[in-house]
Amino acid sequence: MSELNEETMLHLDNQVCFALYSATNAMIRAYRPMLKALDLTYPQYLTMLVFWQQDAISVKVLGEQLHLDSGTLTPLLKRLELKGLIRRDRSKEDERARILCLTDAGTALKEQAKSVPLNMFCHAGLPKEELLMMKASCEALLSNLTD
Amino acid sequence: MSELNEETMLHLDNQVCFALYSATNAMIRAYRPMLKALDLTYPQYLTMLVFWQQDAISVKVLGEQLHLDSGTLTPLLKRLELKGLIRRDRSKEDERARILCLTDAGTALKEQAKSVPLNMFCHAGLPKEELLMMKASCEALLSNLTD
DNA sequence: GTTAAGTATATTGTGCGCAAGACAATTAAG
DNA sequence: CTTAATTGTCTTGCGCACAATATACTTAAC
Repeated sequence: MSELNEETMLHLDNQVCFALYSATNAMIRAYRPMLKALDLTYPQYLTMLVFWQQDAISVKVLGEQLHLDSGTLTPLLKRLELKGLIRRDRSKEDERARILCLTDAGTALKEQAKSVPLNMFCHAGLPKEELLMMKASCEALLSNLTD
Repeated sequence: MSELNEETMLHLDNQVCFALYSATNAMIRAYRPMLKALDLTYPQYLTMLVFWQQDAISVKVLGEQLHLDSGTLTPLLKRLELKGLIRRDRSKEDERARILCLTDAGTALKEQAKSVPLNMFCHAGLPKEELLMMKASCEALLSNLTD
């Protein structure tokens, strides 16, 4: 990439995006066995993280936090409901809006999830400073791509 | 993350993995309109990058390059075949193996694809040095997670 | 009150991403 | 040659991710 040659840039090994894509796939693969103990997929785990942080929110607010739309979230939320982790009530003020909130089982699951982040940090095997830089770059990229 | 507190680490805003995941989703979203002109999805585009680089390979070799398995690749390759971009022949030496190779249309598509990487680089809006560091970190992470 | 515009959620259809398992071809062992 | 183990591909089933569309509700304008 030191030269912006079109031929060279088409090479897989020179593509940042491919590295990002492959690392993300590998990361989700690495979470799988850990989250299997909680009977959660990675997007379901992210959703639970939001609820543990702020309960009783709408699909819209949840989607803003996760950068996902309702087409993705609605079936995911139905599965979480089926597992007995959340309820999907209707808002009294606005009958269109769902109010998503944790059940006791959903709240209780947080205890079991507490060990996951540190466990993942160990698997990653990168120095904390490098991870923090990576996080900052990803957030900058996300911001640039979404405006 | 300066403290390895379990409560703090469960917070979405402190998770490198979520940043990685969101950035990758946004990146694939950003490719979509660009690749629509080529009638390719992002994983299909990656597959074509491999073929433009080394033609006449098996599903196994392709999977090693892309870090994807045959359950993902077989239907994707059928769609590329249906579009007339590749052929899926059988090997003479080993009847189990497919030999995937570009058609003339597949080869020709490379010209149209040449502008994509630079276009994406502009959208990303990050300095080259930062992207190179990000790429290196992603590759290190992938390597650590796959051994 | 009717109409029009905007908003929140749900539905449908396509294409990954992967686990699990099936199957046929190849190779190794006896 | 026969059996057993391995290998390469395919199939099935599930769960995202998202575009496009539908539906129902709310608000504002008249």
